[in-house]
Amino acid sequence: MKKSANSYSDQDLGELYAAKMLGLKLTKQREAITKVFFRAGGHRSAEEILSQAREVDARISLATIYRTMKILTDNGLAKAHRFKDGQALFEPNLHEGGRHDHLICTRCNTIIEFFNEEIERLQQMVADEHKFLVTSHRMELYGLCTICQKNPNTA
Amino acid sequence: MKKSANSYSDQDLGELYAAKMLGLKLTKQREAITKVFFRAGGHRSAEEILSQAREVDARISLATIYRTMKILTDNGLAKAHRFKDGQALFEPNLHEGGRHDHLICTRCNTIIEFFNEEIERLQQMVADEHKFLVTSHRMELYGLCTICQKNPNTA
DNA sequence: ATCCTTGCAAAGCTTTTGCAGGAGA
DNA sequence: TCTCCTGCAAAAGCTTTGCAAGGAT
Repeated sequence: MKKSANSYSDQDLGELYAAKMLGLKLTKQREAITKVFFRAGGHRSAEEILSQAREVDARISLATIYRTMKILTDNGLAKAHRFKDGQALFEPNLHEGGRHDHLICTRCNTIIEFFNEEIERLQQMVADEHKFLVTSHRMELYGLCTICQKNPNTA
Repeated sequence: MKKSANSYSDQDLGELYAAKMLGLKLTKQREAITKVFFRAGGHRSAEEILSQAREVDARISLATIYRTMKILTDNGLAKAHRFKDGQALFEPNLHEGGRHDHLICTRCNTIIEFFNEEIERLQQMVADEHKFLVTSHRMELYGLCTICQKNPNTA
């Protein structure tokens, strides 16, 4: 069964921020960060993760966010994206082996995830034509989400 | 007929760095920048464009590269990409209405362009499913190019 | 007790900007 | 001449890192 990126069971969470810290020490900070990061699901910047994590534990610095996110991405539990701007956005990477793509609203910055088997197949075909060995990919469609198409003026 | 990103006719070039500067002044710097930028084709960072442009005219600063590239991208003549790293890479945007995607070798950083009508169609379909209005997209396949698959050790 | 982590602040990178001098139309 | 551009250098984001203090096992 496929599930959206917006919820994980407590079991998943426990597995993550308790057991899976890969031999590393489980500190309050890491617990707070992984908790808010995996619970909320979406794509967030380091600053956003920081402010959310501080609601759980006020004693957290930006540096620790970056250090923790690096651990998570290095171990395949998170992915860092650079969309249009310089800023990196992080997203959990637990489902579908991380194979999914994005619809990005350029007005409200909403990010919708999708997965399309047929596109994946064609990507592989294109790669084959160029005798290219694909290890990962990214695909982003930019435009306006339903809401922003209806509302003329929204930041 | 489709042509690779690596060559443009002198006519194209003339049109570009002579006439197409859109009412802006044609300075030595802009001429040098557009010349090397459109002639070489590929994807290059601001620093790379700078050093190439300096071979044409030594009196060019990085700031001018950024300012010129901004003009080009704002007018649809170039595209800025943020691939994996923080650094932006610029590429000419003259053919196919800019609709093309990338195969990126993670070992030698070669970037191959491709275009696939069927994938475009499926992208549109996915967007429609989400009632999303697409204005642009990007798609990148990462992996190893033919050469790097054969050569075990290449920077 | 030992080693890993953290916060702070400073440093690093890439990109942007203010300003006064200089070049193009 | 009158703007528009440029170089320089400083500033501005975002991210990383050195270091000494603090916390986890």
